[in-house]
Amino acid sequence: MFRLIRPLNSPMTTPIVTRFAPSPTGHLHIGGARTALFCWAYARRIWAEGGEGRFLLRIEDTDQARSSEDAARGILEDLAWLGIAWDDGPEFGGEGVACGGDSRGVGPFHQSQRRAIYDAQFARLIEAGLAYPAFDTPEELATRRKAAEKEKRSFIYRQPNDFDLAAALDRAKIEPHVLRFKMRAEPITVRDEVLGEVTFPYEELDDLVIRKADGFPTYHFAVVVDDALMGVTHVLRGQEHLNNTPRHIALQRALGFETPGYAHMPLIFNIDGTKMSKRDKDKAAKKATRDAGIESVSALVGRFDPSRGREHADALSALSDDDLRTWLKDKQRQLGRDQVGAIAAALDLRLPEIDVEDFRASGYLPEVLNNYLALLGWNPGMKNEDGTDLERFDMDFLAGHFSLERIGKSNSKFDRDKLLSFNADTIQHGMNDDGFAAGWLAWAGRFDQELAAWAAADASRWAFAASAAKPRARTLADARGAIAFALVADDGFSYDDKSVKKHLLKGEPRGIDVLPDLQAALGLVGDWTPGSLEAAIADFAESQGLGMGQVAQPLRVALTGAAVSPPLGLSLAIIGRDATLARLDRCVAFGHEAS
RNA sequence: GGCCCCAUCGUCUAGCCAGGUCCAGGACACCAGGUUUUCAUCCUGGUAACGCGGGUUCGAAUCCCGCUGGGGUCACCA
Repeated sequence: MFRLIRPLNSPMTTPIVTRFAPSPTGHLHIGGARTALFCWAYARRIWAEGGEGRFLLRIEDTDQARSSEDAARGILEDLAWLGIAWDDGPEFGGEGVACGGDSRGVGPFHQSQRRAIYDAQFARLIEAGLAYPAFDTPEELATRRKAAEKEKRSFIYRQPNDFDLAAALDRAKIEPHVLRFKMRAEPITVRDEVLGEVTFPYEELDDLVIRKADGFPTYHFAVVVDDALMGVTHVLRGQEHLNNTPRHIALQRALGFETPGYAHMPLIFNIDGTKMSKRDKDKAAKKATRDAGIESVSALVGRFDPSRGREHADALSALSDDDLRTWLKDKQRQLGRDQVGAIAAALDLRLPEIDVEDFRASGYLPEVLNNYLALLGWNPGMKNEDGTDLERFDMDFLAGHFSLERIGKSNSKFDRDKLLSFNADTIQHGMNDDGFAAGWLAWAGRFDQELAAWAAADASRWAFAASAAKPRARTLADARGAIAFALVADDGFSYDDKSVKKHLLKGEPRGIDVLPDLQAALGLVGDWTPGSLEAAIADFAESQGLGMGQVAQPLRVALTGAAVSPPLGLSLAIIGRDATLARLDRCVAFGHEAS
């Protein structure tokens, strides 16, 4: 246990520090979010035990070609939105939180700003004879790798026997080169909190590159130096890093650093077993476009509702028909994020969510995402009072109960159905109407401008819309569906055939014949609120000697075009008095034509 | 292919470390009923798993070995 290494109850001990270290090459991947969540939870858990735990965020931007400041900012936002706040790291304010800072003086937290630190460590290694320049070209190395593959063995780079360090150092002054670490001839055992002890033979550990030709450290070097200098005591990361760990340990030993505790977590895959990749979205869009038989940009643009989709059309404007055809043919080729989004909108396609931002746009709640993510690879192992397993919990619970020993060893598949079920349950049963109304509105402001505009046009109806949508919404995005009837013009919807036949033209009396009197009754309602309206409709049914169904269903058809809507009082309140009466007029006229 | 990791219902998992109370429990999904003016909820019930083969033991989902299967990794990416 870690506690043996660093007693928590001893005063003035250095804190337990976990870190999340994304490379800013895109949005925060859902798998990365889980890693961050576990790191956060572990640090928080330390407090519950009376120690000091800190969660540190570091930006690994040593890949000059692929890193961007925008991406870094986006990742910070995603983490903040999830409520995964970091103690040490880039300062950030937004999403209702403020986090980051450098109270321990271990920054900066962008690796690109730590060149001098790495250089000093490189010098130590060279001086100790543990690092040496290498001049092999990428082509040479590729050739040797291929040869190794042919002989069915691992390719291992070793310093040549006749290597002359002094000469190489001289040559390095004028020739491009990389710096390699001289691996000691011994096996290395990783003590992992999840997997136990894993030993790697020396024969599998080669002299890895620690400084690239551009002078930047490689990931392996930077991570070891930064973790040590930032006081990181526990490294929680994905299992894909297990094979890197012995190299990191070798580096730590050479540099005289302590080896932190390690916990390698199982990986997350799609339900079909494939990797959850950003490419999934592109793939889905490509397949849908092909299936729809679309071969031109104009065919796509033509599918947008003219009143909406302006932004999407703009996103596609940069795309030529040739581009589109090339993309369709070439499996490897990918379109931009906005373009893929536009195509999905045109084809009414739901793209698979991969990044945290995707889930946010789809209307998932951050606390639900955290809850579901925590269950992927970890389990509290506790029961509810009714004997069912405890699996619904919040961040406070995680902060109080998370433990490394309950992290599973096997990979898991991301089950969107279960996440959706959790999300729906939280919206429908875990939020009050006001909270939902506010959250939904904030979401719409960012992801559904049209809905936000509708809300702003008459603020008084938003509360009704929210209380109608909440019990029917599985996500904030599909909440719109429950009140979509109110978003269209009074003459902007058509009547569903089946509903018309069943509820307007059949029965005794026929629905269509009930509506005029009902309209008159509604016209007399002074207080246009759900309660009064509901009562007025019930009174009307009773006075006419009709069952509720004989009144309610024709009315629904008249107001929405079909027989499905939220409770009538709410529906009418959302639609409004004028529109309600107008829609009844239109329906009666339509009904007479149809009969 | 080399090296490394893993293996309970379709999926996430509890149970495994301290073998019997497990002909394996929960959740999601699915199926069948029921409540409800529609929809959505909600309630009840059901189908469904210890990968295979050897050991150890009175007894194995639980311990050991092999096989099979899945995954990771083999970059001047992180």
